Amino acid sequence: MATLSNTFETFAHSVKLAEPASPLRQRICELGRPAHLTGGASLELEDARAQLVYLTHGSTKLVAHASEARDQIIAFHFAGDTYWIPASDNYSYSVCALGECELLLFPADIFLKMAESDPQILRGLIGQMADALRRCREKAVALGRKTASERIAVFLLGMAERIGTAKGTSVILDLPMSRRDIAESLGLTIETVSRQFTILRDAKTIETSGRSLVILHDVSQLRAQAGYLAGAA
Amino acid sequence: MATLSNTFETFAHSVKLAEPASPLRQRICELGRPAHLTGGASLELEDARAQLVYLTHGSTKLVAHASEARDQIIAFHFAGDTYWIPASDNYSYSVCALGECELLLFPADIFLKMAESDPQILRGLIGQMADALRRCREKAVALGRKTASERIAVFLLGMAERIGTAKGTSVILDLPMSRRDIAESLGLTIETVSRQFTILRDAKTIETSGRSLVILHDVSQLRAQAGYLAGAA
DNA sequence: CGGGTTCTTGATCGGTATCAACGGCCGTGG
DNA sequence: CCACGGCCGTTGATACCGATCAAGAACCCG
Repeated sequence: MATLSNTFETFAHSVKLAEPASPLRQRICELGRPAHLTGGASLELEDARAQLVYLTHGSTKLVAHASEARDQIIAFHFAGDTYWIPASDNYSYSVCALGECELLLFPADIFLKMAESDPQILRGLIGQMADALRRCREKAVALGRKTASERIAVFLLGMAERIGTAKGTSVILDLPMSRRDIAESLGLTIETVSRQFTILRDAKTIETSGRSLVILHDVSQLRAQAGYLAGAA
Repeated sequence: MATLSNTFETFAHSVKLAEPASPLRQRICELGRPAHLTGGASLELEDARAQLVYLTHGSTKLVAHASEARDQIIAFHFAGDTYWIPASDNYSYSVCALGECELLLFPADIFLKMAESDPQILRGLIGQMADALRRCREKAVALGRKTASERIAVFLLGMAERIGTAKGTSVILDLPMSRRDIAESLGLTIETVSRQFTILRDAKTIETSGRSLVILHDVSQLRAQAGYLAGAA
């Protein structure tokens, strides 16, 4: 388990904070509120302002609550990620742990104010936001223009890239999220997700074991099915 | 029409560039490639790197090209907006003018390198990216979880906020984009968009005149129909 | 006043949601 | 260790929304 000092340590490294003794680092570390979440627990946000999260350990989902019981998962995040929880606007947002989690929470406005004197930190933040924006735009394409089978392929490839481990020509995935989470992330129902998994299983493209283990046997088939541009990396 | 020096002037103001004579400003202005687009023309991007766009005049759409003829409009932009064109990843992106346009184009990496010494510019960029991210997340909710009628309401309210002019209790909209653009932005077909407009017309919620003029007569009805959180602003 | 494009309307089809029931994994308590 | 029970996942039947196909009407340009 990550110790508290460890948490600040990896965070400081991630945002390229200056040498350990700097007063800026001191102040920023004092600003961060550490939190521990057990699986399924939601982060309680005391105020409506945008928050900056550094995830030390575990994985989380960022959920937008639309009307009624219609939630949309905006993104999954994994250990080492830094990301924004937007202030609630037309929807309210929350962060929910997919397992045991350790994270650091910063009020975005104060953090930015402090970081103003350090271009390295600002540059790092811009890079992370550009990344989040790129992912969100890709998600928009998937949600707006893709069929269920394409979305599943996109999802599996995305997860493979982030938490997959290669084993020969296959990729092993230990998914921390449930079928319901996958469905809420892809704008589908759990039944449709389940059916698509069955189709992929029957085609020997993937293999599953238990609820969380997925082995991708045919990544190139998945790429073809994802509807990506032909020449894409 | 905006003159060229005007273009740089408003841009410098927008990114909070230091006093006119500063060498940084000089260098950044030299980096910017001005472009003029006529209606329907697409921006030709000479390289695959991410680009920063400052839109002086007119309005544009940012399009992601998925496989086949399935395009998804990621966002509309209007005069004064600064935004990123992502480097092509799994999709290729392009900017297309919805009418006469004036804009400035910067290679994102070089711009950031230059701006590193000016925290004000970096802060401004972070703000703009946070805004783009918020909009993109809202779009993801709409595309993932909303019906056609909800999406249309979301679209009209969003446009009202950005380019609408109040007239009594109504809002007048002069839409620069076609029905096809609206459809491609909302993940629908032009037929569905047209039908939804007809329904809103019949309900006297909106009134249309010609192809581009829309008058919102009942904004609160639209808000209800958009499926936003009850208490939202 | 044409002519082409864009928009609208109608009829039908299909993919995914919905409703319903079953099966299997996994934590809990005996 | 095994038995139980609940949740999660799978499978099937049906319904419905929006896509598709097709045609006509309106708008805007020359």
